[in-house]
Amino acid sequence: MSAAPDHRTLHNRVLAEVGPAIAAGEYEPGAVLTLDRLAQGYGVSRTVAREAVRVLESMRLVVSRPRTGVRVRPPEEWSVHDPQLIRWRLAGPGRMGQLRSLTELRAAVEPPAAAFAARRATPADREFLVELNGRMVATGRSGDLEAFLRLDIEFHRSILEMSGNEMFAGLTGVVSEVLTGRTEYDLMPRRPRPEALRLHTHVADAIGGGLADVAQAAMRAIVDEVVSALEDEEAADCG
Amino acid sequence: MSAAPDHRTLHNRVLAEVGPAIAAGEYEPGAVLTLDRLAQGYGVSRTVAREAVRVLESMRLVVSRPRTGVRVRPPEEWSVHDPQLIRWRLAGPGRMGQLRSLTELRAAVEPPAAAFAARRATPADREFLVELNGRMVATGRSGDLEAFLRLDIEFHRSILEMSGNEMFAGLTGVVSEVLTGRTEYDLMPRRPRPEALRLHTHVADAIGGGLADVAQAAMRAIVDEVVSALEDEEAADCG
DNA sequence: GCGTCCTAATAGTGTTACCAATGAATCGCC
DNA sequence: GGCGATTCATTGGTAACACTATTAGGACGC
Repeated sequence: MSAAPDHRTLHNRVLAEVGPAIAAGEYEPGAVLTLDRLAQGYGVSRTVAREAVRVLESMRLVVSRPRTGVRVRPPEEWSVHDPQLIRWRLAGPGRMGQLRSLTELRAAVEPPAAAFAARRATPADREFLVELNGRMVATGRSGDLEAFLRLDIEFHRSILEMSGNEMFAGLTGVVSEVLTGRTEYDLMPRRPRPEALRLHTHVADAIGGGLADVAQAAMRAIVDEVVSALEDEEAADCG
Repeated sequence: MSAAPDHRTLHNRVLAEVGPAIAAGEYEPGAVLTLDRLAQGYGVSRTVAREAVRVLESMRLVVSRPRTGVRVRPPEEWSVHDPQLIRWRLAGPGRMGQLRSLTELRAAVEPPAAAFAARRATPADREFLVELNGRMVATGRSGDLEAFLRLDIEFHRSILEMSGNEMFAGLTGVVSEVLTGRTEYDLMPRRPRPEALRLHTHVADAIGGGLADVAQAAMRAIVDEVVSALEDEEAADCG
């Protein structure tokens, strides 16, 4: 995973308890957490509780006002793109819904990212990607799913970074969470589908050759397959 | 604009100074800001300086370690999707680059969002969107650019929210900043182009009628036009 | 009744002082 | 010259205090 918070500090430990609780919806919007309750509840000083609240506030999970206390905001107002909040929500219930949202975001961003990468990547980047794809194909055939996951994450992360767009590059954590979550949920076949491997090769070759449209189309085929697989899964769960 | 920070509190006022400075690159990666310097520099107590640092830390702008001080991280590690950081960067130099990144992100997300909206919006939502488009066309013809901007923002925001995907909906602030920044930069024609108005009408009608593919294609035409206009502008600046 | 003003209780906000823990840099030994 | 012990600057954490904003409720007048 990426960007784990530093649990050496007390306020981060408090955050690691309160954050997931709020993200899981254990507090109704409008519920109040006073500083004193937080401090006493977690056995920490007021100062530490305040630092934790400052962070929650910057994520727009709560508002802190005199006399009123620390109020939980409705989920629509949360900073849903915050990596820490994403991790908290993935750890709780509603994980499946979060995974769906993230997958749809990924499906929207990765095809254009591949197109930009085909236009902007350096020669060394292109070479690296083609070589990485070679390793993926080999590992995919060998059936080592864990190693394949690592390579798959690196493949998609590389493309996002080569896109030359920092907003795309900033989604590497999201993609890595989605891919990891997908294997944890057993949404992956026991062995990568040959069709998927072929599409990855198309993407790598197209970026290597600077063919933006081809790269975009191949990447779109990859993510569309992922989205529809997720929809089938949800339909199966409900039916 | 959206989500303005609360300047009533002292730590937010400190943040409003330090944050933009870091975001503008006034501190090299690795530069150290000690708490005492911050506290004395802004005439606040250590506690307040610490609260500000906690927020900067949660945005991954800095790391705070004992003995070392508060170190500025390299820009690649920043949480570039944080709305507050986006605002800080838009306020400084490199604003044009930030606007380009955001526009490309917008171009990636809005077409799929329109498709989802066509599939998921409620009847009331669809009706509202068509009516909103009618007002846009009328205002566009009248030539009131400011009113048109407000409606344009509401149009795109509505679609993102109707997409039923919270990650898309969370980008409303980005879109509003981009649209506002575009008019501030005089990248907008003095009067909305008829072609653009027609495309907006196509999007509204397609979502109204549940035609996901049509909505997506029309939205893609809108954002592609925006991206290429931005590229022309950059080429003109450089040439 | 109903609205307005005043008052008091109740939070968060901000300050100060102090000690503990950390870890980078330096010193000194071999 | 290499390497371990020491030093000490800096953050981490606690406690106690005064200040201030906000709300609730009551008193008052209409």
